[in-house]
This record gives sequence, C-alpha cells and structure tokens, in this order.
Amino acid sequence: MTKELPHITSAELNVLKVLWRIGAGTVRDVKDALSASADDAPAYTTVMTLMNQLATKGVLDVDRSRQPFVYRARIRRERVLGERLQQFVQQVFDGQAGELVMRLVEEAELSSDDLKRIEARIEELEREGPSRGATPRRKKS
Amino acid sequence: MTKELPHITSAELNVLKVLWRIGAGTVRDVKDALSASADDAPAYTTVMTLMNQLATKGVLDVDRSRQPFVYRARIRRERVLGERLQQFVQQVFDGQAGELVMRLVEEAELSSDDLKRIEARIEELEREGPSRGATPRRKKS
DNA sequence: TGTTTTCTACTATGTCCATAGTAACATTCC
DNA sequence: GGAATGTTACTATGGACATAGTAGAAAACA
Repeated sequence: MTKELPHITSAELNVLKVLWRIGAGTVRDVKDALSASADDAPAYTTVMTLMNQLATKGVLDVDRSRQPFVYRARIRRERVLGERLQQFVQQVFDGQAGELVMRLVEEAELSSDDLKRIEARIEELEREGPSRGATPRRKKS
Repeated sequence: MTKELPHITSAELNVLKVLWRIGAGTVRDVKDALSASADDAPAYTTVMTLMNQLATKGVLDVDRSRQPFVYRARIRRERVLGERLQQFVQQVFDGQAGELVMRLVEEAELSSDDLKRIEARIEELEREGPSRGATPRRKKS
C-alpha cells in the first residue's frame, strides 16, 4: 500500500507546483518563480518556512550537502492533484462527478479542443471496456 | 450585475446543502438532517451559529414571525457550486479544466451513464455551435 | 401557575494556517 | 581577515474557522 499522503495546504501546494515544474531548486529559485507568476508573492522567509514544512512532512527531499540547500519533490503531481480532486468532488458535489463535468461543459470552461479530446477518450473507453458499472466509486472511510 | 457572492465556509456549505434539499427549515430541522447523514454532526448551537452567520451575510432568509425561526436559502445551489468549481479549477489545476475532466474519466470516477450523458452533450454542442474558441475562459479580477 | 424544555443571543476556545521577523551562521569578495 | 550579503533555524503574530458553552427569554406542559 502506498503511504498516506500528508495534508498539503494551499500555500504549500503553490511551492510544490514550482518544484514540479523546475525539477529541483533552492529557496531562492522557488521564491523567484513565485514572484514572477503572481503579484502578491510571499517573502523569502515565508517560502522557506513552507519548504521546511514540506520537508518535515516528507514531501520534499533536501540535499544539505550543497549550500544553499537544494529541494526536490518526492511526490508526484498526479497523486496530489488526484487526491485534491477526489476530496473536492466529495465535499462540494457529494461525489457526483458527472454533475461537475456537465457543469464545466455547459459553462464553457472547456475549449473545443478539450471537448474533442474528452469525447475521443470516452468513445475509446466504451469500445474497449464495455462496462464499468452504473455507479462511480464511493468515498471510503 | 449580480451581487458579489460572500465567502461561504465549508461548514456553512453543509448547512446550505440541507436547506437546498428541504427548502426551508428551523435550526433543529437542519441539525437533524446533518446528524442523519454524517457521524460527526455538529452540536445544535454550532448549527445555529452557522445559520446566523449565513443570515448575517445575506445568504439565508429568516422568518422571525414564527417561533422557532424558519430559515431559507436566498442563493441558488448552481451559483455557489459554480463559483466553488471555478475557484478549484484555478487554484489546483491552474485553469486547465480539460486536464481535470480527463483525470475523472481515467480514474473511473464517472459511471458509464455519466460518460454517455457527457458524450451526448458534447456532440450536441459541436453540432449546434461549431466553435467556442480554442482556449477556455480565464480568471478575471 | 410553577416547572421543564426549547430556543436565541452572545461569547469563548482551540486549531490551523499564512505570513514573516530576528538572530545566528555561512559564503563571498575586497 | 573583515565587511557585506545570502542562508538557515527558530519564533511570533494575526486572522479565519469550527466548535460549542452559558445566560436569559419564550413556550409548553402538568
């Protein structure tokens, strides 16, 4: 079984996103990247606090043989976003992922490229695996 | 322009969901409904606090001519969930709603009924409005 | 009418979180 | 080596939130 994913706060997630993008980096690297993309970027020390918290939780790997320390994500983006999505679907849409998707479709949140890609994938799934049950996966625990 | 939606916390949202379902009700009604569906339901007074907060923000309507007071939602479910979804897509998926949907498709979060419905709707859209631009709507503000 | 129950209003508490400052330490550069 | 700069470790602060208790008013009941 995969180890339990620790809780990652919103500010921490922003740090993680940068590291997923650049692969590995120092506090300054991450701080600069955050400053470049957002107007209200956190202070250097704030970024460090966040990165230390993530390291303590085992989400980041720290190479202390170099000065400044070099950080790297130990968790895959897919895993974190997947969990986040799952929680969101549960908490806000009561597990009704279908309703969520329909809403995105209706409200033009998806480009026509997105729509094409989704449609294609659905057709593919329906051709290969004729059934996946009438009801989606439910929350456990 | 529609008035700005006040911030609704997670516990408040649970209260709102009950009221959307039952239409209108007293604190006790809501408290009982919450107790029925979840194991760790909040105390009566906690529910009251939440409902008062919502009323203060203008999210709930209070009929004080009856004892106990009767509350009713003044905001439509679609509006709140829509905003929530929008924020989530931005914050977690950087606005890439397509990736979010693909993930739901891949991870079997959608039933085959869901898939059929989505596919049908997409085909419909593609037939009637041949284009909605290559890129989805972006965050404003 | 006196007692018990229900309800409302106000207040309190503890946690989580985002933010960042300060002091100490290392590195670099004249 | 000494000053300037960058880095780390530790600590602090303020706000938001979920939770719920208590006091007093109202209603129900016996």
